[in-house]
Amino acid sequence: MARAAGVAIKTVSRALNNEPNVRQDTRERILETVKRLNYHPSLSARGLAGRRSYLIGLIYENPSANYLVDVQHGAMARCREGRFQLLMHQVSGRGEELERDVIGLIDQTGVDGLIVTAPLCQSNELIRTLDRREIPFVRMAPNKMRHRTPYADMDDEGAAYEMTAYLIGLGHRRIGFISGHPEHFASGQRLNGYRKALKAHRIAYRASYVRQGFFIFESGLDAARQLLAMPEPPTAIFASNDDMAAGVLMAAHEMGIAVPDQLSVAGFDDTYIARTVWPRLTTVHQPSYDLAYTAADLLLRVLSSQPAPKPVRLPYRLVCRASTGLTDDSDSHS
Amino acid sequence: MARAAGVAIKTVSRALNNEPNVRQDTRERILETVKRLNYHPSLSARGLAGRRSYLIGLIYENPSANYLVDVQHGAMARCREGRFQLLMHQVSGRGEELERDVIGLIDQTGVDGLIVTAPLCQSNELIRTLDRREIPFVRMAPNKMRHRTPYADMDDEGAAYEMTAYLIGLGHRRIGFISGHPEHFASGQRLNGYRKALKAHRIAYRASYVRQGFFIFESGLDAARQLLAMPEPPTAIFASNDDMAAGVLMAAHEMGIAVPDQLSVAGFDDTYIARTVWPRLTTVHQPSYDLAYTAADLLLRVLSSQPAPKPVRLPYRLVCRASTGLTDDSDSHS
DNA sequence: CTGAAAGCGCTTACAG
DNA sequence: CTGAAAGCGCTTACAG
Repeated sequence: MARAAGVAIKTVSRALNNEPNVRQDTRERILETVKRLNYHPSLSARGLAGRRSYLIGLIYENPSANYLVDVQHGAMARCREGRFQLLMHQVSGRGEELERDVIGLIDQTGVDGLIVTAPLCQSNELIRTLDRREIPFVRMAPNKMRHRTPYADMDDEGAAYEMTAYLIGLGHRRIGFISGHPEHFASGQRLNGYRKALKAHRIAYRASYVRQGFFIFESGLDAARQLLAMPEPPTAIFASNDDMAAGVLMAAHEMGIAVPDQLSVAGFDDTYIARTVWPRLTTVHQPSYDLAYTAADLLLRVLSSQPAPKPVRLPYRLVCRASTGLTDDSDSHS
Repeated sequence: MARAAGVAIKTVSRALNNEPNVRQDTRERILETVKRLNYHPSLSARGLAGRRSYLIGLIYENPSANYLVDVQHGAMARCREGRFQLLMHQVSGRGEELERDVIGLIDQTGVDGLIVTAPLCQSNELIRTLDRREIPFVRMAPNKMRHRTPYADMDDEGAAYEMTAYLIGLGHRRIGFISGHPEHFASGQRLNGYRKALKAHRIAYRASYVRQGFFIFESGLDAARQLLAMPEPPTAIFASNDDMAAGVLMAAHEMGIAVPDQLSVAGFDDTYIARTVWPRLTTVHQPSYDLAYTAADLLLRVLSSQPAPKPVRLPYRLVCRASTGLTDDSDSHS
């Protein structure tokens, strides 16, 4: 290749990597030859010699499929623009096993950086391990952790506040809440939003109306069965994600409770499932694709050693569909 | 690393690559040291020296998220076992644009092989392009195309036959069918199964009971609305995948038609959505995870230049849930 | 602005 | 069964 263009191999390298110190006509001659010979530099050789792999890893644990695919495609889109490849990596285990898994990914593939999704980005041990390795990373999630690395997130508390206020506006006073997986920081944020909205509207918080969920369908189903079997059941249930809200709908159907006439149901995320259940879910639109795109963008900027990018907060929005409605419950205004 | 185990670097290489000519105790000592030091050979170095990238690409077009994630994790599992990394790659465009996209992936990343999912594996142009490049690949899908490369598939026709026969066994005689995307070979297979089952049970085929769908929710919803608005509507609808079956349920709910009392609904795939809609879907379990695992396994065997592996057909099974039931329709036995 | 040398961390091909 | 040497195709660090 270098011979064909009549230059040293090093000059080809410079031209392809957009480095300075190549005469314009030399550069053009090289790029033309590259095109003519359909030359593609070897990733392996570049990786070995340059200690760069042009690979970005996205590590995740066990998110719902619909959410995962949105995230995957968002990050993929940004990586392609930057001529990087995205390596999806599902981690297994916890604690030391998790760390070995991630270290293994880093050592084996030589990824240039990592996108760390929730709840992994809430693990102090993992973050410390990454720091020790000095591997660049960004976090994709709401964060309790102060850390120099940038992240992309949204205002979970504000969104939950708004959704709760929306239900209150429909006349609901007995509002059940199904929380998310306790290891996710967002779970606490969403619960906070719910509580603050109740307080702002002078509705007493009842612990029995709040049930622990785990972001999976079955946990929403179980929690809803319990809530709806209470002597004074809620007239609305706000689940911390759509999968659990679908579980709430299932429980209502099983028990012959009409939605939204007898029970309003709201979710969170606005994933595909929200549009495929009946009735369609009122939910909070979380910009998962854009959050992932943004996270990848932040990472690419870190890698190009531009000035450290700031965290980015993306807007959410309420999506009102058919699963929520006015309540005519006589007690609801007590 | 080699020093720590007291052997030559070459011996470590042999042990890790499961090559012969290593004494059992030497091998054990090495593997133990590897574990202790958390050693991971560099992909780049292995790739450069061995002219391999240890990267497998999985190309897909636009499958439903739940299906995609099953496939992704199945292929990922096998790749990890073989110390390969899986590169997910969503292709865009068709025709020449598609080919450029795939060639770009091959040249840029140097993937050692490709897993080609439906309907991409039905494109003659794409297959020819891959052949010209001499890149090893396997197909994951039912196949109309004769080709020397191996594939993993299931008996779509047989499965659709069984499901249709099951509905007939419940007393249904007016059975609607929503076909899949016409570019998928499986779509034709499933329709064939439906038609053959009708024939075997001496039920006349009615073209008006068969509607074109595209494997997406909305197409199932539209098709069902039309079917259910017919003067003599079907008492059962068999959709060619779960997403469309969920659309059928939505249509029934909208029209106040009780499932399964007034209408039985069956899907295909047994993805996550089948268990989250109400009532839960009767469907055909497609072993997506195992199909992908198997496809990756076939590819790895091709790459290790063992004798060319044969295609593998995996078993399906009917999963009977709450969306189907006996019909008491008076006309149904006519 | 361009090039010759060294070396990244493995595997291949060969020798013992 | 094990090892010493060569080299994969680039980039880094240096020299001109």
